[in-house]
Amino acid sequence: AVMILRSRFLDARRKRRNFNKQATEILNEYFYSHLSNPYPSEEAKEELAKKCGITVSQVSNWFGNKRIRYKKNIGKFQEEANIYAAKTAVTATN
Amino acid sequence: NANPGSASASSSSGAKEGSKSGAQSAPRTRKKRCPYSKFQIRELEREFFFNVYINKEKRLQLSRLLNLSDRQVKIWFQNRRMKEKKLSRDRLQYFSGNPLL
DNA sequence: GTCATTTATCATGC
DNA sequence: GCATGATAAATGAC
Repeated sequence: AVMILRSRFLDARRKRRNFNKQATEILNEYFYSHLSNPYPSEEAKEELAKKCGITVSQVSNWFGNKRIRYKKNIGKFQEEANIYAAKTAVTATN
Repeated sequence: NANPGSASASSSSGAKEGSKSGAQSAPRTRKKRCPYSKFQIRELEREFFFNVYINKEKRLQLSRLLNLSDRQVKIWFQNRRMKEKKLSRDRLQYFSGNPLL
C-alpha cells in the first residue's frame, strides 16, 4: 500500500499545472523590478511563495527557468519587460 | 539516444579536458548534459539503495561498468542525495495536508 | 561533503 | 506547435 502511494506520488510530481495569472503577475513583478540581480533571497522566496500560493521550490524553479529563458532571448520578453516596468513605475508614484 | 550505456561508448574517457600542458585553453567549455540510459540509472539506483554514500572502490567499479567517469558517478550520488532530501520534504508537506486517505 | 545554480531535456497544457 | 513547470546532468561556492 505504501509503495502504491509512493509511486503515485512520484508520478504526480511531474504532472504540470500552470500557475494562476495572479501568481505569475507577482513573480514577474519581482523579476523585472530586480532585473539587474534576479536572485531572491531565501526569505524573499518564502514570501513570494506565500503570496503566490505555491511552494518555495516552485519559486526557485520559476526563477531558474525565467533567468535562462530571458537571457537566451531577451527580445522575446521585451514587451513583457516594458509592461511590468510601467506597472512598477505606477505603483512607485502612488 | 546515442547513449554510452550499452556498448557504443565513446564519451567518458574520450571527452576529457585536454588541459594538462601546453596552451591553457579558454574558459573550459561546459560539458553538455547527456541523460543517462535506463541501464545506467538502474545500476546507479541499485547501488544507491544499498548505501547512499558510495566509496571510492565501488565508484570506480561502477564507473567502468557504466562507461561513466568516476566524477560523473560521484556527482550522480550527490544529486541523488539532494533529490532524496527534496522528496522527503515534499512527502512531508503532502501528507501534512491530508490527515489520511 | 551540501547546496544553489545553470543548462538541456522531459512532460504537459492549450 | 510552442509556452511552461519540473526534473536530470554538470558546475562552482563554501
